[in-house]
Amino acid sequence: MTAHTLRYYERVGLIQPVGRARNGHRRYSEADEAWLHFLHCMRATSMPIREMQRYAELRELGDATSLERRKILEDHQAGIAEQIVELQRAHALLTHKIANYKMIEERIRVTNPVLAEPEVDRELTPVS
Amino acid sequence: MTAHTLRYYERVGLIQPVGRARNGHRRYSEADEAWLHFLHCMRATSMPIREMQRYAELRELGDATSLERRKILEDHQAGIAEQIVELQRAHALLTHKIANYKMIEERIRVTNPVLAEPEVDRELTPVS
DNA sequence: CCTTGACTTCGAGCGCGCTTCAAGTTGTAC
DNA sequence: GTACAACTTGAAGCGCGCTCGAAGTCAAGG
Repeated sequence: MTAHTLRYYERVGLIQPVGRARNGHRRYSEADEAWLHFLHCMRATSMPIREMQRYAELRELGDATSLERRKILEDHQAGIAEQIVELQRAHALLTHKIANYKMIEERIRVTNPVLAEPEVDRELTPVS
Repeated sequence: MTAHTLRYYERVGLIQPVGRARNGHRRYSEADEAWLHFLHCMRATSMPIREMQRYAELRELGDATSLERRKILEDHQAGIAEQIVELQRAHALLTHKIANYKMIEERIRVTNPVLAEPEVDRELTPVS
């Protein structure tokens, strides 16, 4: 997380105006750091800034907003679960395609030199 | 995938100019669809357009580019693995925080009505 | 005939999330 | 004292990946 990003987050209200040293430089408390870590974690899993803003807002309002905040987190968690499934599917697909490429390379290596045969993998291999 | 997106992909060279009906409308072959499915899968796992362009280019050049294409896929697959780990970490963190919110809500429900106690979860709970 | 609607092209526009710029202040090292 | 680096501000800029608008063509239905 760059200094620029930190200032940006402060600007858009993701973090409350943070403490300053005597010279005006920002000083982040441990609480700030914990909160930033959380924000980072949510961003890294594609939570939109808007939603983090909404969450931060509610957080300022105290415990009474617990339910609403929980809903945000639960929704995001559900999204994460879906993302994981999608990534796993892609991972498997790639394993398959990579194996296919290894076969092609072997074929080329064998039917040496320079004379390659027509391509096999045109995204039509039964991977679906 | 919208029609707009399909045309965009064709424009930027992700797919070769596709067949047309007599009236000029695009007709996608099964091979086109398979390739588009692959592209979709890579986009859904955050492969940049640039990289897909590079891959598509190599694909046009035939089997000789197998090794290079394989490298692209392997790199992307490694990225996917990392993403999965990150998502799983976030998922766990959220499970923890959601449980915490449930406790807060219970506390509020019990110490009824309207009088809530100070907040517990200020991102300082030992989640790290 | 004429409207409706789905396509065509090209180019411009947009939302997101930073990122960089320009100009100014402050503190440290030589 | 003075150069330098590291911060400050507000505003503008940018890269990505679409997304939309305007104007035109064509096919079918009422």
